[in-house]
Amino acid sequence: MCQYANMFTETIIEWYKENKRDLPWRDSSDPYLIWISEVILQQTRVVQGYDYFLRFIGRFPDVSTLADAEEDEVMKYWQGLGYYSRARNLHAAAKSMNGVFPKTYPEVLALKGVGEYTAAAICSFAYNMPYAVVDGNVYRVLSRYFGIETPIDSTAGKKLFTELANEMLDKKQPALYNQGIMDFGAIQCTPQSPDCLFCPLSVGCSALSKGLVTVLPVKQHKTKSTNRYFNYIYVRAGAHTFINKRTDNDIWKNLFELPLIETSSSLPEEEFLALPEFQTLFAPGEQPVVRPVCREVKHILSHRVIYANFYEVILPEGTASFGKFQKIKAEELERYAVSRLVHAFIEKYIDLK
DNA sequence: GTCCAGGAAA
DNA sequence: TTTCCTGGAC
Repeated sequence: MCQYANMFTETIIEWYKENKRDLPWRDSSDPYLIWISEVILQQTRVVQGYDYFLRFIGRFPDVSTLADAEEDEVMKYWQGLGYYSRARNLHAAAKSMNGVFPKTYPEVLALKGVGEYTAAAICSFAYNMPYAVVDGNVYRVLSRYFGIETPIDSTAGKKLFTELANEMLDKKQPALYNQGIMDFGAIQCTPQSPDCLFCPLSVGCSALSKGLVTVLPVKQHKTKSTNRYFNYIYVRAGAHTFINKRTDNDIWKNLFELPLIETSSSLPEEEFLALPEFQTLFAPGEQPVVRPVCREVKHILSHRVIYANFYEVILPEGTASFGKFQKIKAEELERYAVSRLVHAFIEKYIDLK
């Protein structure tokens, strides 16, 4: 009698034993470490998240350490990873645990920032519970092997693929199977140019026999993006500069930035300098020296295109201008978590000494 | 330059 | 359904 539910499941597990990636969060059954790694890997590739994981757990090795930290420091450790709500939710969830990581699926699912995928990953990897993971890799592998053309971002698709994933799951060794199918998707059944020639599942693969490999998985949405126009002001007032913390429900929430004026279109320098929003930043009678540093820097997010202009403003030490912003020593700018856009500007154009 | 991969929440 | 980001492939 066959040891596994079916050939698909058996092949995935055998393939995994030969080809598994050696990663620092693998072979650990510490739910905290698995949680951190899974949240970092949400919407993030292993190569990009690897170093972040090591630094993060080096500083926050357990639930209590993370819960006791300041959110600004957590954000700083997340700087550059993107989707910053993940860091805010991670911190909030740690605070909610009272030092103990939850031990049941419903409790894990209830954590902020933990959805069905992450809950299944934590419970199967840490506790060996029989919950099938359904991530982008799983959608791809299943849709191709079984030739399913239902869009993966439809309600029907989510239900169908979740059911199929749980059917294929090896209930006796869910951790092995779950990690197997995700690595299989990441290494063998890749989005572009998958290695069908040497694929152990090529014989039964529906997409391969029907020529649908490049078509599957099917997605129905295409995200439309809108333009935004940001004008950043780097102030130099002696040894000091000014920053702002983004607290609104908008992109880069709870990150810091240089003083910013958003406009509805890209303004030429003269028009920008004449804006009341710009003029009122200055104390009466102040005569600032303004210099455009770089213009029309294009920064692309999934659903936004930001065109950024950067201006340098020289003011005397102790100026009364920019009173509504946080005044810091320019050399301490690197202590604050900022977006890639702002960080790239600081790196390239600013001498912090 | 364009396209695309990768989950959660509201 | 839309809103959150970044980086790598081409």
